[in-house]
Amino acid sequence: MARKQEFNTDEALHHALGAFWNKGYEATSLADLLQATGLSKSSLYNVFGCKRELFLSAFDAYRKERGSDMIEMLSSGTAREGIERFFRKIVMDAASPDFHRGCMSINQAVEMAPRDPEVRDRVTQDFQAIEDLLTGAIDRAQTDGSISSRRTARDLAKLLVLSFPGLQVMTRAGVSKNRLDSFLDTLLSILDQDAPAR
Amino acid sequence: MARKQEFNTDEALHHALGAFWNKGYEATSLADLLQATGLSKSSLYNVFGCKRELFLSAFDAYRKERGSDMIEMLSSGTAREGIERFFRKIVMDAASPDFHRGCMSINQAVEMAPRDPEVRDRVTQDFQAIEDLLTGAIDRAQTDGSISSRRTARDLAKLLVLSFPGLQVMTRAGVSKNRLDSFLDTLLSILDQDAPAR
DNA sequence: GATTTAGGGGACCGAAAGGTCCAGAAAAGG
DNA sequence: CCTTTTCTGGACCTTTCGGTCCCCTAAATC
Repeated sequence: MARKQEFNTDEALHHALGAFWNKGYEATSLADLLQATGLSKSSLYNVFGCKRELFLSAFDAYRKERGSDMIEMLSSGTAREGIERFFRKIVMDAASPDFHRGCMSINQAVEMAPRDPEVRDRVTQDFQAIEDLLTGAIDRAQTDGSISSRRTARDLAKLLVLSFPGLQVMTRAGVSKNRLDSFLDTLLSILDQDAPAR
Repeated sequence: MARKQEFNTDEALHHALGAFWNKGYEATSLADLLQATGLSKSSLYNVFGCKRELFLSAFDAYRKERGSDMIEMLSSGTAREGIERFFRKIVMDAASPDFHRGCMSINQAVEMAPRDPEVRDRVTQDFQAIEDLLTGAIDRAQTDGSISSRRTARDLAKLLVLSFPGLQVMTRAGVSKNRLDSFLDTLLSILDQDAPAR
């Protein structure tokens, strides 16, 4: 009886996500979303509801995937390797000459969180999740011996969490990969030893 | 002959600055700016030009003042005291229950920098200025002995610069002052010794 | 192939966006 | 007190915003 949907809902959602990730919420117009998804206005509204609902769906998809990615990246090899892998990945974004996206959660912490409780809650959860995952990884390192610093896992995690937005924001602002690598090298050195010989 | 301007241009600029700082560029409408400044539309356009020009003027005023503030805060007492004073001030913003503003340069690194070269240049300069000022302060500490870490001044400065956006973004996202203080305590501890006994 | 049902393109809408402009009012100088 | 100048308020304009709705079309079943 019924006709089948011609487009892939999930794909469309991810195209919309790309637009919101690049330009933020306010600066992304419906026209942008239609172009990004390739949908007609009625299809978009039928499937995703209003702009704000679409945004929240896209944001949640982003958060879910990034959470999984982070767990995966942290989990293979030694804890130290996992942590380095996680942070190196962030900086790789800066190497692409075109648009710099940074981390959408950080971007939204700046744009929407101050005036939108639903976004604020998500962002707060994300900060907490990052801290917990990093703490877990560093805890694991105390077993595998890959981190030689004598600081507590919680303290090291705090330093990493505190630096995470810095790397993401600099990436978004277009700081060169070289400079970011240098920041990251310094950051990671706090895991290895407490008084680096440089 | 001529009639005198009834309002104080600088005051009006700062009221506009407040609006842009709170809501960002896109989300601040002309109506918001008129309400914030108390000016009529024609006065605002006569004195400040279009929205974008007004924004850049306000942003530059912000940057200039924050630069002076930072120099002043870093300069009195020991270098270590100056650095702590500078960072404690950031976290104080989080104590106010109403709107959280964060650092406008960081906010703009997220919002405008990716698509606006003029904003990007300013933001890049600000990152560099913060790094240079902090490096200078830590250099000074090597003379006054207030920082006991054996890391290089440049490395310590990098860790502080990298953490600066984190504190600002968390402030803007509404993270509690307690949590921010705890992050800051950990951050400042890297200045004091390389293996804190905790 | 007819019927049924939902998808899709786009016309249409009111509101609000940023921006222009003009007429009137008010102050400073002569 | 009159003239000149410019500041001020608000009417007005165009465009774009997010959002609704309808009609035609196309597919799946019988």
